[in-house]
Amino acid sequence: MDRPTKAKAVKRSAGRPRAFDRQKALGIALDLFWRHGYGGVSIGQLTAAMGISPPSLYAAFGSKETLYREAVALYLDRYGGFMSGLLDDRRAAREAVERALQEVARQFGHADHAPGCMVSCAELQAAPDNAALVMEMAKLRQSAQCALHGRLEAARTSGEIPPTTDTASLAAYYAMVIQGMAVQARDGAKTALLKRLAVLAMQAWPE
Amino acid sequence: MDRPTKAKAVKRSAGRPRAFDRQKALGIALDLFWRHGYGGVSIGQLTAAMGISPPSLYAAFGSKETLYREAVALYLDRYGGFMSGLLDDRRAAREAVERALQEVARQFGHADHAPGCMVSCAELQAAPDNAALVMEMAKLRQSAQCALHGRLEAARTSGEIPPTTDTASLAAYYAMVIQGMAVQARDGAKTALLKRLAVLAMQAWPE
DNA sequence: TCTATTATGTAGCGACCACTACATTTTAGG
DNA sequence: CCTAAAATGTAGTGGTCGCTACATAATAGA
Repeated sequence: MDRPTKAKAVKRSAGRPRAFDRQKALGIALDLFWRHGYGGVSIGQLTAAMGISPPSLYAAFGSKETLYREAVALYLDRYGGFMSGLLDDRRAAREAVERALQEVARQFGHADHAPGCMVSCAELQAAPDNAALVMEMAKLRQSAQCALHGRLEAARTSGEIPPTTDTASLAAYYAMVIQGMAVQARDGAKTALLKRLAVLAMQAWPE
Repeated sequence: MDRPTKAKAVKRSAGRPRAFDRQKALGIALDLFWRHGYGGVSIGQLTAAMGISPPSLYAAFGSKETLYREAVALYLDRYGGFMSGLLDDRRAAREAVERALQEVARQFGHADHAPGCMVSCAELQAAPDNAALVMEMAKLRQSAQCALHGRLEAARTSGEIPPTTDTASLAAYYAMVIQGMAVQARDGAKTALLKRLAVLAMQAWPE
């Protein structure tokens, strides 16, 4: 990590240079994994879509599993912005959640990429061999919900929402909403409908 | 279908009798498909769990795909009862939905079977080869949502809910809630929490 | 130019996939 | 008993899976 292995395109280490765009290939993997899941995409489909051969893929990404993890990281980086909006403490909690759900609706229904949420629908059902990945993705969802819980708890102690509010259930509720919206989007729901769902979901807000 | 091939256990057609309990084997397939999805379960795992050999499985169920379809049908028969409760027109719509969501919470968190909902999480991400099954499961979810829409529309015309209510969005909302609850249950949410989510979800009810 | 390093293309590894050919066994009906 | 019918166990089928051995090609630094 600290060695200048491939930090910049300018500074290149010895050896034959890569003949393909690693980031673009990763983006292709992201799209395939998003649509079809880990087990639903084969190395053959990946290499075909990337226009490279298996050895090139393995030299660049290590294994199918590490490629998947890297694709998830790219997803969070590219499309996971609504989570930071959800937690934004420069806004009132209610406004932050309301805006985040609207952003989720926009995001999940966007036509430029796969519908829904890669993480919400990730490995909900998977082969027993992929138990490690299954657990990782579940933990990813759990940690997001946990962060929201923290934000809501802060809102409770600051008096933004009633002191009797069950913030754990409320966090689970909005996690559920986002996960449900992801399924709806996967099944073809457009942004307009998703936004209406977001509005309805906000009626559960305390007070 | 109309020939008495295997209608009753009493009336048995010629040939060597089956050496295993077909319904029990189907129940095992249901459990495996529920937990791991269609692509996540292999014929080898199925035959091992059933205690039979591949030819017996194929003689009894035809193919992996038809076995999956039959397992889904069994799921709907055994565990899909909350849908009829959701549509029950002998009750007020609000009460029907409220009770159905409580039943969903009980069902999804029950320890005697896989957590969550087999249909809600079915084939959300799957291999391109299984596109037919993917579409079938999506249609199954869609038809359930459509039935709920019909029930809500009836409630609107009967004056049970305001005439300005957007029943399509409301149906999508409760479908989203159930699908989100399925993900929450899959990730370990217990019935107690799921019931609190159901209560929160009811706050979106019109008027 | 020489060496070290890295990526590439070709070809194929063993393991598993869904599925089946085939002979045998067990039943029902005659 | 016989024949027809259906299920069984054994032992595979061709195909695809994730992954790799190996020789070659292309670069950096000396």
